[in-house]
Amino acid sequence: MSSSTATDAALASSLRISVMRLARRLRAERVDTDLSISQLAALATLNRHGPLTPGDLAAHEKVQPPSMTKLVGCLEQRGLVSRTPHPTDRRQVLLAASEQGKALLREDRRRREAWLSPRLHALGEHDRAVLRQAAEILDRLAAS
Amino acid sequence: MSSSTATDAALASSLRISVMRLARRLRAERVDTDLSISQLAALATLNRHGPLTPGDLAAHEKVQPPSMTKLVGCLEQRGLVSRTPHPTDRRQVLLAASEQGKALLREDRRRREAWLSPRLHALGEHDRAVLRQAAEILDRLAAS
DNA sequence: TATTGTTATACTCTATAACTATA
DNA sequence: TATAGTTATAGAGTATAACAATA
Repeated sequence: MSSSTATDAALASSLRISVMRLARRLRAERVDTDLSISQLAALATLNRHGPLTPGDLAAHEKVQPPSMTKLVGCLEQRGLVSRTPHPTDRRQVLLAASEQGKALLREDRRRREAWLSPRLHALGEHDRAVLRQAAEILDRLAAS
Repeated sequence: MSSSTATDAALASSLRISVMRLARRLRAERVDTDLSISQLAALATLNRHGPLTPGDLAAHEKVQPPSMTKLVGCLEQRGLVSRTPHPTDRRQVLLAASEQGKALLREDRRRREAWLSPRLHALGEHDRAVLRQAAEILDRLAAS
């Protein structure tokens, strides 16, 4: 028997609050890399999923195409993203993270996780194990 | 022996990404209550922590005092927050969630969790148990 | 005619700086 | 003189609507 709907609601409540709270804290802790969260997220998506059209990237990042145009413009201007013509459709373009973009991503991750890592290290091993599993589950939730 | 720093870093990476991703998703899924995330968060804080001065509320919500002034102005205009003079210092004021504010908070939570609850219900009991523990741990992290 | 991407424009949220009232 | 709160103003970030190029 699975848990009751009431229990799901209670979990939904506490989980939502905790996730939003930690997200805000992480956002606040990000160091000065003069890239926004969204720019870094888009760059990371390009790094992970390979070349994408602006439209696909916008869909993946859940923003509107004009927002992605502006966002990608900043990334391109900094040499973090490359732009190549689509092989068969001249309306489209393919965006990809440049080597510089990938390097920045690594460095930025390292710096942004400087807040989180020591706090995880201070937890007990049991709590860390829970979070390792939770990270994967949260990802599935976000993707669903 | 606790885990290595390298393992903490890997967990920090995946956890940060998952949390930020789910937070964005939850934000995107919120229904039309014409209150912003920050307004709801401030209202929830007043509801939870009782009467607070604008300054204390701003500190708690990690925003600057002028931002809180504007934010609270909206809440007050809608009758969601009450404002009473500070008993001993006439410069200060005390903010509190009104009954209407508390009711809206309940209703808003219910509606915003309508996205999350069924997805939690679709998970296995093991995953839910992990998330119950994780929610508490994430809260501790955010508060640290 | 439909689709991809961009430009033009406006709105929301938050910040810093300057100001008012009180301590 | 310092502090609490507000007002004035500006800067990100994202959205919708209108447009250009291509399918």
